[in-house]
Amino acid sequence: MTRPVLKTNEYAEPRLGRGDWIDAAMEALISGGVEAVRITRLAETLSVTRGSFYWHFEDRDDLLRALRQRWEDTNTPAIRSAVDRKDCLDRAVLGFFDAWVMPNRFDARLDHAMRAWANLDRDIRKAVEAEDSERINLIAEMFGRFGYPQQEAFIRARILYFAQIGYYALGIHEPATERLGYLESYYLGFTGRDVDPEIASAQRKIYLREME
Amino acid sequence: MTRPVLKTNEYAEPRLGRGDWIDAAMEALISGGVEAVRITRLAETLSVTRGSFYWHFEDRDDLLRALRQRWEDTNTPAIRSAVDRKDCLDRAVLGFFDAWVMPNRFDARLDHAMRAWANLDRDIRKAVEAEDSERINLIAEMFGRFGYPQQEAFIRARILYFAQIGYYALGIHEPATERLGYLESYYLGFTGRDVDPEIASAQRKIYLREME
DNA sequence: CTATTTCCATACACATGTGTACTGAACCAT
DNA sequence: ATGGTTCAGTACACATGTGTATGGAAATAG
Repeated sequence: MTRPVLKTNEYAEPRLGRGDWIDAAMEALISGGVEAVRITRLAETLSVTRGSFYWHFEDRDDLLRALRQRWEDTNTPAIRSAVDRKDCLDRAVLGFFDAWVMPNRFDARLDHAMRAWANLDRDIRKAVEAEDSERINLIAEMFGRFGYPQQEAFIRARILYFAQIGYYALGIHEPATERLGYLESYYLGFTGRDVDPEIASAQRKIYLREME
Repeated sequence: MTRPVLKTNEYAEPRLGRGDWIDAAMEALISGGVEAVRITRLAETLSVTRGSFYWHFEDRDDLLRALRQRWEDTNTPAIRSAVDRKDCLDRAVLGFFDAWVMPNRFDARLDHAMRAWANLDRDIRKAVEAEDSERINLIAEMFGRFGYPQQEAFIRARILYFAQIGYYALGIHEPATERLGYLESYYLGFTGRDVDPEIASAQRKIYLREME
């Protein structure tokens, strides 16, 4: 007689793994900051006791290291691929905007949470500064590719990146149609050039399709 | 025989007032976030027991309200006066930069701390959003005064303000001479115009004089 | 079917933090 | 000087959080 495919009772709650704790901690980090990722509370939301946690993790620090790791493996690579387009500046810049608003690989909420964490922890601060510096260089390369002198490319990269961080930090909430209405002005402000009308309208279509 | 002018022993430590606790809490808020303003720790740094605190304050929330109040009374008014110059755009924009780097009335570290706090508290978030919106309108009025069309003025105001917030949020640290070297590029990036060379060099002198 | 590994519960020790009640000392005005 | 006001110390109850030791149940392997 062959054994059933499912090796465990499919109705019973599966037991927890390391990843489940990290997922829950991620949610806590994003919505309440590092100070909110407390073993006791995670155990409550996961409906187990802390005994489980100390089987999967050395201590709280072990969990926090895992959070940092996941962030590093996800966010900066997403920026890189958005920005290194070779065809035209318009699409590269618009792709950069996308990273923050589209549910892509890049997790803007996590990025924001890491920045808040950086204010409280030297090691995290160093890590965030390193990622920021790398991202700005990627953006500066982008401007350089499309004809901007070196210093102007660097400063425009900073302005673009700072403004994006600031925009999210301020938690601006406006309807999608309104934000899209500003597209040309933003592009002009950041690049000093006018956006290609066809690319802009294509971008609008893509965005509105994804958002429903 | 006349009594001495000092009514209390001039060598003894003076007793504490409400303001002393608020000062200490301010320092804790700025350097460690709200979660770091703990009555127990403040008492330690002030070298008294918590008995003192509960004479000056109702409870911890009473202290936190005082912190918020001090912020509201200080920072946005400083922005307003920096930005509402009527003579030329150059000086208005440069004055805006100054607020963050000069030890003026505006306290950039406090502003940053309030924004971090806003992530953890609904009421603070609402307050910060209100201040941000007001400041952006002030900057948009500035651009409007100097000939920018309405929407462009609004978006340039946002970019300028967002970038300033982002710059500080990222904790960029570069020597003063390097930052001053970027002055013209920043001005061009934010306004789309070239800065008046005389005003720029005057600004450099003022800045280098203040900084030594 | 048994044994081992994997996961979770329980109980304990300890630390840090809040808030209250009560006491005591220092200062001030009369 | 003395009595009220202002400030600070002490002691207690309670809450939340970490980490360890140990035992037990459930899943898996042999």
